[in-house]
Amino acid sequence: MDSDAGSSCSRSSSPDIVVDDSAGSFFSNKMFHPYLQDHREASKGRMEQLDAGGKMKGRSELSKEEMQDLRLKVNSRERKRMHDLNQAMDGLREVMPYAQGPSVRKLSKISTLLLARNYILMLSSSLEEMKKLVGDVYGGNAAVQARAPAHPTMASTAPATHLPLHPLAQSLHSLVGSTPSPLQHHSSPAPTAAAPAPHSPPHSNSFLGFHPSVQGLLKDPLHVNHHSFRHFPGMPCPCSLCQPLPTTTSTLHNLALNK
DNA sequence: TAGGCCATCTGGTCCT
DNA sequence: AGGACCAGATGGCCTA
Repeated sequence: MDSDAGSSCSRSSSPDIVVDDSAGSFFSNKMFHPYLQDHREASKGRMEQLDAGGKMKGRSELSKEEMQDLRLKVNSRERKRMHDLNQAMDGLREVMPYAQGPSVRKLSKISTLLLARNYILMLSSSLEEMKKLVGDVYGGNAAVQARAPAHPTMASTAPATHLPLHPLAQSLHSLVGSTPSPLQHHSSPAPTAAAPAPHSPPHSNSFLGFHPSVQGLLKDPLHVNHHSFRHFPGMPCPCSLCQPLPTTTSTLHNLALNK
């Protein structure tokens, strides 16, 4: 159920069974019966001790059946809570720039959270870059034209009647307009540097302030699943290995590095 | 087989 | 009092 159901992962430790709150559900009474028996024996002992102490008087007045029902209800609520949490985690996975499909292993929870964090940081820095560019375009065209040669894509191909495409805008176009091709993550030499994709701006990574962080290679849990990352043409990989490094300050980079 | 990841149970704590 | 939240314990599944 939860996050595992419907995914490619074949693990079955979490059976996809609708659990009602009744004490006699299949899930609680049959599937984990031996397990529950063991734990109930242990907890019964603890509860009886509490009864002897007189502190849990209210609960000690409950019969064993009522205690079991209460325990099952609590367990069911906790299960539902965790399922909701996993659903939210799946929702987060769905909006991440990460390969999704039956042949791709699902991101772990910790990886999902770290990737989401880095992705947000990346988007934030990209937004700032975009804001700067918009300010340049509408606030000082001459200055932009003077700086244009710094960006080959702008200098070479931009028609006079059209605003030059920001490299990030091109990246977004390529992201939206073409089917993302799953590229081997980190296993092949940086595609943007060695052989730029046709629709990706040259050196877009350096433009956006992205750089590969070798330091995080061994430590970062994200790269436990390094086979599964997908690079979008022209888009920097949002994983923590390729996390954003703002050109002006390294604080963002440090934030991304340190949890 | 060890390690990673996960689901579940459980008791404690806090909040309404 | 009941429910939500949390962390520890436990055991199953999967992969290198």
